[in-house]
Amino acid sequence: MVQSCLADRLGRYLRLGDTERRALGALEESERLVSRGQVLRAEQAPARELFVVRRGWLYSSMLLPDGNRQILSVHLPCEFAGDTGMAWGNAPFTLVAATDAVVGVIDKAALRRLFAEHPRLGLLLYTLAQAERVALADRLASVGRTSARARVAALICDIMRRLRAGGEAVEDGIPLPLTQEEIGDATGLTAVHVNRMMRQLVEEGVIARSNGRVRILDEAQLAATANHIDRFATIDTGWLGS
Amino acid sequence: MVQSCLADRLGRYLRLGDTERRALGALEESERLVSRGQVLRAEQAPARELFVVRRGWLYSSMLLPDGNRQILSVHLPCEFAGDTGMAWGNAPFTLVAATDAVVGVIDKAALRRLFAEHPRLGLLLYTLAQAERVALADRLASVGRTSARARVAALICDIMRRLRAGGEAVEDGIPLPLTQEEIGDATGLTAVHVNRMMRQLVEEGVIARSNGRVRILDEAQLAATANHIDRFATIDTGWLGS
DNA sequence: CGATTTTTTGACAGTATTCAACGGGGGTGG
DNA sequence: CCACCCCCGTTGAATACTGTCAAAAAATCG
Repeated sequence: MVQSCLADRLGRYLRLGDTERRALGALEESERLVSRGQVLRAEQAPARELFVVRRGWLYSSMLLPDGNRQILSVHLPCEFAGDTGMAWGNAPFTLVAATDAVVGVIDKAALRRLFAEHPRLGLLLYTLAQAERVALADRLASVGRTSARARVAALICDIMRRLRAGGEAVEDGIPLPLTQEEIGDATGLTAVHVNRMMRQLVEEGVIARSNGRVRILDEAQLAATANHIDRFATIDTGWLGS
Repeated sequence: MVQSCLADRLGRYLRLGDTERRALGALEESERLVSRGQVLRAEQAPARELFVVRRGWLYSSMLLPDGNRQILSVHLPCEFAGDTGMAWGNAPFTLVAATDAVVGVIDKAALRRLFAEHPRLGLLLYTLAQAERVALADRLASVGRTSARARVAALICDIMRRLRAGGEAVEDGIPLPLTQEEIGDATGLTAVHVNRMMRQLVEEGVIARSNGRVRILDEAQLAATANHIDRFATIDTGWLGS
């Protein structure tokens, strides 16, 4: 069996037993490759499955009637993607590959057995879904109540810390494979203004950029201008039990 | 046993058996009263429980370091409140009573038994949590990518339709017990601008107002200016099984 | 290496915020 | 029961931030 990315991530929150690990590994029934820019699943397309990112980045977005797009979240390795659509037969959001990527495919009906046989994992999934709601709420607060500069900083800070939580080395910079237009769609700004704000962050010595990578020069400063709270660092799943 | 508000709401999505109903009823161990404006639970306060709104409205909000506030969602009768905090020992958000209200209290540890004994309900809760994520994503798109007028319209439209889904008569208007400042904090606008936008919606004949109530004169128009999609109307939980 | 996409820059426009002041309604205390 | 006060809603004027439009430079892709 392929090493389960999902089990690794859940293992960060709970000490998993062998049966649990196996059950999680068995969830992903197949694998799919998508290349940068490709749509993995379009809004409104029939959707019976959810995905686990194995390699690369995806993002989910929705299109407004006036042609505007909102990027709702970026999905990094070992995270779910498309799991929000479980309550519908058709996908609420579009899933796009931000880089070349590989995803594991889970039929949502397979979750029935997981919840029945491993209630503790079910509860963990539920708890993490709630944590994702909190993360989305943080983004809402960022977009609704902070300046353009803060929003851009928040995006970078959030991604950097999630990469680090995933075990990636971030000291010599992180990849940022999003165009400024995509960053704008994520933060509720125009591409032009994203450019100005990133440039400003560079001038202030908070970050540095070179060919698609961002290096954080002053994390404290970045987090401060972003109003960023590292919520995932304080997650407590002790009450989930044995 | 008191009629369980929670069981009623879950019953909208799944035909519940008697044992299931009983199990849901047993979750809420006590009841608490809060009066308009009162804080049910403050951000960062220790939090072992979640709530079910029995009567009245609540909202959850977070405070930014600069003093700004973002209202994250409004909780109507029979909905959860504070369930997002499950992954932490301390509450991520503040819960405030928007009107005098009554809530049922659920210790989060009680969910362990529910998930173990009624996996189908666990899966339903998980699915509905995902649906809430989608609702929040819709709000993010509204705040990030639409005009002030559209955001105000979206808030009204959303609440109206959720009240209707809850079985309330909305034809002769709905209550809107939020100050314009609160509406601003929910939509990412200033109170002053909320005032102008509501006034504009009135002038255009989309809504009418009288002492704390709003009557929707042209729902199609309202939904159109709001870019509103009634996602909860199309929820499909058939795959959850027997 | 040519074509296309992305980034960068400047000038200008527009939407929403800020600041300030006034009116109304409801609740509280005398 | 009335007066007072505070909060909320309303309005106007000036400001500021972000968006729009346009064009050129730079980078990426095939």
